[in-house]
Amino acid sequence: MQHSKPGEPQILIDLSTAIIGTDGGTFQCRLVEDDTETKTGRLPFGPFVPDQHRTMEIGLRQWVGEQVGVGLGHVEQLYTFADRGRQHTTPGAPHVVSVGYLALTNQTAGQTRAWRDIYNFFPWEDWRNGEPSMLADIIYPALDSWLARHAERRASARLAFGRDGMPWGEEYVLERYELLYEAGLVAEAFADGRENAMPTPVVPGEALQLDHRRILATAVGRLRAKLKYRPVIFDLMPQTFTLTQLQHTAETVLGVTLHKQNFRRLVEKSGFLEATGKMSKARGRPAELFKFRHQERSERPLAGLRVSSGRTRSSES
Amino acid sequence: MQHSKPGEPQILIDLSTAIIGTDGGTFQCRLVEDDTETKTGRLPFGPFVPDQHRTMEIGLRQWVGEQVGVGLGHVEQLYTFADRGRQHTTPGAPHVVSVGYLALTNQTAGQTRAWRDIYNFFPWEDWRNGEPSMLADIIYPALDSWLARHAERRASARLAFGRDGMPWGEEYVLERYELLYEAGLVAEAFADGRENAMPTPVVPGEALQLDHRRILATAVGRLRAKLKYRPVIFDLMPQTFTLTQLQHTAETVLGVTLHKQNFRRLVEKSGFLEATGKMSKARGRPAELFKFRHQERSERPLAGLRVSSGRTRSSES
DNA sequence: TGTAATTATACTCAATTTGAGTATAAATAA
DNA sequence: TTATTTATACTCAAATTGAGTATAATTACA
Repeated sequence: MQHSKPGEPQILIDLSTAIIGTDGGTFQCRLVEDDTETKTGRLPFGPFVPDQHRTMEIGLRQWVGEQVGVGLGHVEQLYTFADRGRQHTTPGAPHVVSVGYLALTNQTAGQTRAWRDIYNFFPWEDWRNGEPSMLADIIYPALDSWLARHAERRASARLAFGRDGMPWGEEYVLERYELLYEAGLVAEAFADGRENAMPTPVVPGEALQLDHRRILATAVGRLRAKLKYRPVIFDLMPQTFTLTQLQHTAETVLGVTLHKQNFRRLVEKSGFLEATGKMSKARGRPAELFKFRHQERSERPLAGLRVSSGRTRSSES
Repeated sequence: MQHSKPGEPQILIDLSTAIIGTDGGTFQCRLVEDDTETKTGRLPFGPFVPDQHRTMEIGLRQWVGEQVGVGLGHVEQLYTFADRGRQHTTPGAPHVVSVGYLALTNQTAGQTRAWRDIYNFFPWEDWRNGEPSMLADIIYPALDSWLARHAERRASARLAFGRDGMPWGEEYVLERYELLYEAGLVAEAFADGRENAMPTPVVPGEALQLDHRRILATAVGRLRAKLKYRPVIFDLMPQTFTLTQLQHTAETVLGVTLHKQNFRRLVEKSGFLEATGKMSKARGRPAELFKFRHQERSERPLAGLRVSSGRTRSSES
């Protein structure tokens, strides 16, 4: 029960937040301007100062409000990352532990330097136009060559990447990224000094500083999983929206296309929506505008969107 | 981005672990001997010393192996608790943040002082003999009287406790405990000095030190949820077991009874089991002994036990 | 020795949910 | 006016789920 003695390095806690939104079919994450000489971006983070904030979430909401200036909907603690070698590693300096958070917002600002498309960092995760060709062309060959020397990871790889007849599970975002890291195929593996890492990353996809791409992968995986059993998608939507807009948001997050008629059936049955009577004006037939029933949020059993993926090919019905 | 200045109180990290097992229909958690003058128990915990352990899980496995001496199966980080007022609160002393872990074992040692029945701490969670009468007799009246003054929490209470026609969701263990805490109905609320707390706890159930009952509630909720989509139940089972033993373990964890024939169908279809050919000798017809296919663990899509609850009443078919 | 009690296992069946359509309606663009 | 686009309603078979009935293989005990 003895704690670290006075001589030992101090522990500091960073709250690193993946602030996620969507904007017309793009899946966005708020990054902060990079002030160092490196080219990679990073997630916004701030220190947890116990004397100032009663809880970590209060602290996080406060400095996000001040520094980033977006209103947050759902906020959720993801995981506490403390692996040596994947954090700040200045020798003798305090050890920094980062507590990762996921925060959702319906306020994004397009493709500026601040808001970046999440699929830039994980291009293999976007299956909306079918299976990304880089999987067969680049990732699988490289991964297989590593797996040949690491047979004990084969089963994990089959589950994560849905190979040998297994289905692709949208929610295994972290598991996939971690395998690519382990196999030395992403830039962070080299940056962390892993012996098997390639100096030039094998797999396409932009890197982030420290372990922020890992935190973002955790956030995306958690969001994709949660979408299926809790009504968190509405924290990404504007006040009113059409069913098609709702579906596009779900597709953007999940990275797959969905069957339109069945999505509609599911979402109407859920009881979360209330028709406003107003209509959207767009290209084809006008669509009814709906809004989210806030009172229903905690009242419903669980039932989020147990979305079922439609055709893999992007043909419209 | 500035961290806590040298003058500020230091942060220490404790790894608090809910080590959970089952033993013939009882749902057990490993507690440590209480050496203080208070009567309440506590979870085993140890400090995270970054210089000694590359990851928190490595640290945890090491000191659990040394101090507690049980072999651990599945280990999973739960949540990082840092709320002021629910942790160690000696003024001026370092602020202690606890990272809660869930660990499963198939080695328990009966109802000793070390292994305690989890339903001692959450008696309202055990529905295996129908709805516990304390819900209608004690908990609901007390909760309703608090909800009358806190209308904003009504919807959460309906979801957590499955009232007004909502179903009882086994996995909302933490949500239920937190509501009872907020309402001042459990001993920890008084110990933490909440203004509305009753000096004598209103709701039955043994307390734990600090926020350890909260961590245990998180562990049980997570385990109950995970049972439904990942094959973690096998980490609670001995090498070989009958389908009835497996079902009893599931019922013990979930706190509900299940439909025997359907449980069998589900579990056989899952492909996780392998018949050993051997038979168990017990009271009635001998049952076949099965073992878990370890190779299947990561190969299967997800499919754990999507158990469906049977009759609420405890009549056998 | 045989009959009840106990436990295990096999099979049935209707209701519901899911996956994948077809059909039709209401707008705009040319 | 006709094609194109988008929205919405409805259908239908396959699969899954909830809740049984039927039967088999033991032990307990009268």
